[in-house]
Amino acid sequence: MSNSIEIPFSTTLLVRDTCLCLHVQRAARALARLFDDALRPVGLTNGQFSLMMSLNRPEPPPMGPVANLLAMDQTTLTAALKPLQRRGWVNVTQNPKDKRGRLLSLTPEGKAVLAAALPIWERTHTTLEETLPGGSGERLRSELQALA
Amino acid sequence: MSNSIEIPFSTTLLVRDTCLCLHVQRAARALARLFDDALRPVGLTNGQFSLMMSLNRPEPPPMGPVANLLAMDQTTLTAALKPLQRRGWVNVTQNPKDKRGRLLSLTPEGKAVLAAALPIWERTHTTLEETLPGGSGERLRSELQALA
DNA sequence: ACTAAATACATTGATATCAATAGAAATAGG
DNA sequence: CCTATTTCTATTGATATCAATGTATTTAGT
Repeated sequence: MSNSIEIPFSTTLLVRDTCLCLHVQRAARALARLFDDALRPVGLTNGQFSLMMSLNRPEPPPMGPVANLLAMDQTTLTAALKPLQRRGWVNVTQNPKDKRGRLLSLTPEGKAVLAAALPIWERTHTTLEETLPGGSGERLRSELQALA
Repeated sequence: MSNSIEIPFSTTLLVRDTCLCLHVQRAARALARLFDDALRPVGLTNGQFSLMMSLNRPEPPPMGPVANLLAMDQTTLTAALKPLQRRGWVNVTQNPKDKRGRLLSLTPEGKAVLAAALPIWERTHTTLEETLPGGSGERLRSELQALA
């Protein structure tokens, strides 16, 4: 009578070494820490930087397209906006053309923070790409795009 | 008098299209949803699956090496273990050889859950790799490894 | 052996993430 | 025009993530 369901250790090693989801989550955590550390002096996390940068448009976008761009749940976006609104960096206003919707825009203070963050992003990203084998940055981007 | 600090829209597009951190976060969210959906019938998230799989070893590992393997903060691991302990799937015991440390192990129930999850992972992962252009899975893994 | 430094975890507080659900407004079908 | 459906967003609850900090234990230096 086989009384316990054992997965062989070799299977564990196989999953650990091949799981794309795990590999991506690991890289996501590592890169988040890298950019969070770099952006800390201006008070932004990597996610807040990406979100605010995506709001720097000629016309204030509604929430749906922004959530899609960032590949995040709409409820996550609602939550992510809260601290940025509280600090006065982002405005959330009702869309006059569709009263269900909101329009997202940067305040002047938000634009200033983003402008301060931009050179940090540039330095950090350049350094990061230099650590990658030649040309693999572009390939990596296209493969990641295919996953999202 | 230039009274507002404006980042050109073209810069926004550049950052959006080139930022490796953003690309990885997007892919991480998308893959997390994919595996979370697939694993939901057995009550695991992608992160819980990876964590429990990493505990399926001949000898119960301490927390530090597991956190490193998953490239996560040690405090994150502490928190992630909580729901798994509560469900009786993981045991956290004191390391008799170093009383500061803990040893992590799967319970028989935990092993059973993991065994039920394994075929789901296999199906999901196979399908995922099939959507990628030939051979790019392996290259992607090695590039992600370089990032983490 | 004693003390200082380093190591291994836990706790707290803030933000991030998503599922489930609910509300309000717009749209479609009649 | 009226109703059913769809769309857009907010709220709640659970887990995930990390910085800052604290505690206990071990190790290193003397």
